[in-house]
Amino acid sequence: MDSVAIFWFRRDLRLHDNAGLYHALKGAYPVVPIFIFDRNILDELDDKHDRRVTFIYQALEELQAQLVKLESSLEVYYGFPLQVFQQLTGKYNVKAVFTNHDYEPYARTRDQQIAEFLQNKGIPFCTYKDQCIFEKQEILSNTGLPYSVFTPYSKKWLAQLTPKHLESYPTESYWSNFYKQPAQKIISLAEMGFVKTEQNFPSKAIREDILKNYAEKRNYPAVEGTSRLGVHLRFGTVSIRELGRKAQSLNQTFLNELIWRDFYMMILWNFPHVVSRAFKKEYDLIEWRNNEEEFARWCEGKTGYPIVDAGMRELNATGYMHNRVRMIVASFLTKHLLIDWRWGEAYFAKKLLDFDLAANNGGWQWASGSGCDAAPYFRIFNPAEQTKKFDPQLQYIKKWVPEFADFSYPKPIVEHAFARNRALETYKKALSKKV
DNA sequence: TGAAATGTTGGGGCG
DNA sequence: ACGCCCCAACATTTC
Repeated sequence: MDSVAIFWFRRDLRLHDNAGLYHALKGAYPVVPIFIFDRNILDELDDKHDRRVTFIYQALEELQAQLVKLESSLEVYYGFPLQVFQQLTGKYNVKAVFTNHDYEPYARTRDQQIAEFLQNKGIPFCTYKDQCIFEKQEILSNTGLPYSVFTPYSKKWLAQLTPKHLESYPTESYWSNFYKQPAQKIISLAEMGFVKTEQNFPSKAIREDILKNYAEKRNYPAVEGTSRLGVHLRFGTVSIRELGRKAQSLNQTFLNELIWRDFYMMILWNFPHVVSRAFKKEYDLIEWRNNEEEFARWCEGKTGYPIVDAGMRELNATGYMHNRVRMIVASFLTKHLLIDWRWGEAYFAKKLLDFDLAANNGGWQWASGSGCDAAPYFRIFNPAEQTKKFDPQLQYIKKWVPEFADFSYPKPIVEHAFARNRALETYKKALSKKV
């Protein structure tokens, strides 16, 4: 049996500037790169046309093409991680396993289990920060506690940032240390019960022209003003350090968005209860209406509010929704319809190509008012005002709701002023209760 | 990263 | 010339 180190790809699907991979390749043993299609995750996906599975699959094919040029190969497994590692320790004399940190609750449990399994065999499990710039408790307030308000967090973040934090890991200098073997066949999507989706994915090119004008253009859904890099940050096909360097030199507002990303990952790590409950517990007392028929209309984009419907239809058709519109539809669901933010969160989780638990949960709790540093509950978006400000020519609406112009367009699901007052009363009632 | 309600100001029409 | 009223525009407060 060959003595090797394993590098386990998860949300870091690239060979360049990869922290865990760098440390693996610098070690004493040839590195076998692996990926596991984790059935604990895949078995929960009910849409066999899930775009994300196709995205990952294509990223793996790219990795494989690069590795084959290096006379190495990716090994792709389909199954349960613990069983895969049992298999691997039988196939190789595994000297160490390297991987990058993942901060989601399921991933933490999984990695804990794998670490224990390896420890019993005397195999070190070495893990690294790779998907954010500051993680866990690297940014703490002066009282030594994690922040729960963004602005002071971001000040500390910027104060602590040095060029070193944004330096790339020069993995390419060590690529010759991959384990040499013939190209291994990758299991097909069909064998895993999935269907390849046809739609093209956003390019992973970092568009400097867009970043430069990000602050002025990011709020207009009809304008190409956002990076569209969310999915690449989610699966690690773009390096956060490389993007951080560009953001720093090109646009402070865009850099701020990267800080929000770190912020919500930090919140998820330190306050994992946010996954199932409100960050502020008094918000769990809100008496949601949770009308299923209204929820279905929101999902389908048939609320009779064109800006809301346009957003939901963009999401359903493409797996993407412009961020300004995400805020509008989230405010509408939680405030106008008084439907539990978790319902909306779950729907986004199912549909968004760039879905990230920390960011999605943070965004929904922000919109519903229940989150750390959230919008105050009385801040209720008026869909008509938002349209006037951010889609004044109705270009975005016309693109996604073409029937808007004619008489067939449905009446609003609920009248705005009535819904606003109802939301204010419902929230006030819950928040006045003693917790 | 809100919107509505309420308050204040000042220009202009008019007797 | 002056006071009064109207109301748009802006500012502040409230939800």
